[in-house]
Amino acid sequence: MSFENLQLKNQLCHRLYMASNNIARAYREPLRALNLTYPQYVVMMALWEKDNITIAELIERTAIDGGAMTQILKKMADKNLLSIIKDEQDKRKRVIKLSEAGQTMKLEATDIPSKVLCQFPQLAPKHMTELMGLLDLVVGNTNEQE
Amino acid sequence: MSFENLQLKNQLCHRLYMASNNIARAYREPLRALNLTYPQYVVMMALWEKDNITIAELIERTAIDGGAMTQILKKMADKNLLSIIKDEQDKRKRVIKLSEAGQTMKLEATDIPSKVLCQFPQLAPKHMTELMGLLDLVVGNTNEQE
DNA sequence: CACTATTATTTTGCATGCAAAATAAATTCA
DNA sequence: TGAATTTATTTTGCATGCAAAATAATAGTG
Repeated sequence: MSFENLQLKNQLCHRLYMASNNIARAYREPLRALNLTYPQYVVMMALWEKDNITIAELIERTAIDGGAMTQILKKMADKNLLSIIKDEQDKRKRVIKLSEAGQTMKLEATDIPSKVLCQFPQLAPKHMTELMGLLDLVVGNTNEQE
Repeated sequence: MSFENLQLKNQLCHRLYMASNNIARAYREPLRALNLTYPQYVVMMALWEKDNITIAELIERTAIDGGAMTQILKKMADKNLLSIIKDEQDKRKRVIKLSEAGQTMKLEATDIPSKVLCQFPQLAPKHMTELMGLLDLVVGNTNEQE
């Protein structure tokens, strides 16, 4: 038996693992200026797109673990980036609202994506597009790509 | 300003993040039978390919963090999957050696990759190949793919 | 050969990811 | 309406990922 199926170089999961860590690492330096961790930055992006949303919606949009989300939001609230507001209609829910500082930070963040991509000169726009489509297949956003 | 560059759906990193977590999650169930976590399984795969290697080499091949590796190996040694042996030539180094049980486990692991892939029926072999090549670009294994 | 630099590994502290249990509040249903 | 169920969020315990400091041992240098 050759066990090729067990070779690391043939594992999609391991490629994803390395690629994901590699890109997340590339964000560390640019994000340091904003005093944000990578998941915190993801939360910010979600909120810049749509503010005043419920924690459940934030979890759905970011795919961040619920348990982790509680801690992340707490820390971000401590940094005065957002506030966690009880929903008066349904007291189980909490609504997240960006602070002034949180909204303003968007302006400082606009150049982060380009700073990160500069670290991957081998990634042409064509590759990006293909990669995004293929990753959607793995994520489950099966938009029936060819 | 439209800030499209800050939209979550346009972030390669977020796609990778979701895809990587998604696939790692798919391993949980199959790995439970072997009583292995996903990173532990990666270490096993590396050792099944090449045994009696140094911790440094194991780190290089798996891309697992050095600090984490120490803990992971300790736990695996506790489970009698491997032993951590001092290198007599260079006493800074330690060599990792699979135990009998560790070697045997390979046989039980052969069907894990297929079990995982079954959970992604939308991923055709063609997609897999393309994806692996593109991910290599992100990882830095720049084999100049077209 | 003593001193410094480098290498291999471990330890520590912090931030998740995840599963499972715990809370709290709203909803359903007999 | 009151108990059982469901939903939203938090908490807890464990396993990393990562950066930085700490150890230990080897290599390089004057």
